[in-house]
Amino acid sequence: MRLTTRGRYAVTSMLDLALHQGQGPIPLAGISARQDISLSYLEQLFSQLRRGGLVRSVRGPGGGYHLGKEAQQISVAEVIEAVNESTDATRCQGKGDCQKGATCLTHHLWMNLSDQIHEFLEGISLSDLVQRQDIRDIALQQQDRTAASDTRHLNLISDLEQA
Amino acid sequence: MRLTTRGRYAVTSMLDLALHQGQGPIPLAGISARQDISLSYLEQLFSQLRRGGLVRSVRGPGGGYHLGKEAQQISVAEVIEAVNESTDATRCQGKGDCQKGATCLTHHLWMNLSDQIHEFLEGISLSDLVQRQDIRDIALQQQDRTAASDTRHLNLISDLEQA
DNA sequence: TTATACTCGACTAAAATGCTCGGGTATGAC
DNA sequence: GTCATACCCGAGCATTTTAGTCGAGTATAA
Repeated sequence: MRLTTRGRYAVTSMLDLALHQGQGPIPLAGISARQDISLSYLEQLFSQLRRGGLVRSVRGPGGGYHLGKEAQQISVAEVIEAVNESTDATRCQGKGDCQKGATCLTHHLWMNLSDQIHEFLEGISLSDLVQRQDIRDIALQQQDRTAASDTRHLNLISDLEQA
Repeated sequence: MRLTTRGRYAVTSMLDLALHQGQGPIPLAGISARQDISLSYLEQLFSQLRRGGLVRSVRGPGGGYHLGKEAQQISVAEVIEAVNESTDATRCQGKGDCQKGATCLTHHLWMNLSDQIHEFLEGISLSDLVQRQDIRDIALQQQDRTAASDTRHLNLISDLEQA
């Protein structure tokens, strides 16, 4: 099983997209600011998400990303797999040739665990997450925070203009 | 979540130990041969397992390792944790300070996943594994294989002695 | 024409992983 | 008492993975 920052960032970004749905295309710069993920890194992730059909892109000014399908249709498992991480806990990717071509003693155990994890993440869609209160709360705080820093930014600009 | 060769080896070794229980202390050299794990690496893992109370050691010739408690009392989760891997899927080790001190959007999701994985692995004891047919089958094959290579080894020795 | 924002590939520093190596020390058998 | 067996322990190290940067594009709305 491989679950690292990469997969977590992918899910977080997709969730951010789902939360801002209906506000036209969402630019990566916004996600980067709200979720505190490097823009270049996001670009990498989204290129994979796009190839996987999970997002659609709009180029040019005013552009950004949309979800590729309905939020209910996108599971957390899909998102993680799209960025090259897997919910597989075995060492042999389920092939069973873990010990010099033979099946290792604990192969089936890890297979069971993989299924367990996969089923869990498969069963959660982006729309499920959007509806959760804990997530709505955090999303609101993030909006406040980035709005405040936008204000500071504007103040800074006007300060500079006055000087 | 961190589940790598290290944790898998630890569980496999403990299971090997459980399968050979009652045959006196089991030397690491045997586990190394049957499970195809480097001896030095096993020594490292067992020093952690011993500190965790999961095994007891007997030094000197004829020595080896015993299980530290009943096979029913040892869960897979415990074994993995003893060798410094965790079933935690969050980035902040559950502290919730994932995003510059604040809680990140998906923190609760990863907490839920961690719980899920932990519960699953906690619920499986070594004796559960020993009773599984798939594992008994593989264990038998492993015995045949190492017995055969012992024979080859002995043949090789007698060949050498004759020369 | 210009600024915005996606696209793409190469590169890299740092960390983790899966080991090896070289020394120990305890102890049973001879 | 010496020898071989096995446990004990820390340092070191090559490889891989991770998380990211950088730079040079391309499409397009204003």
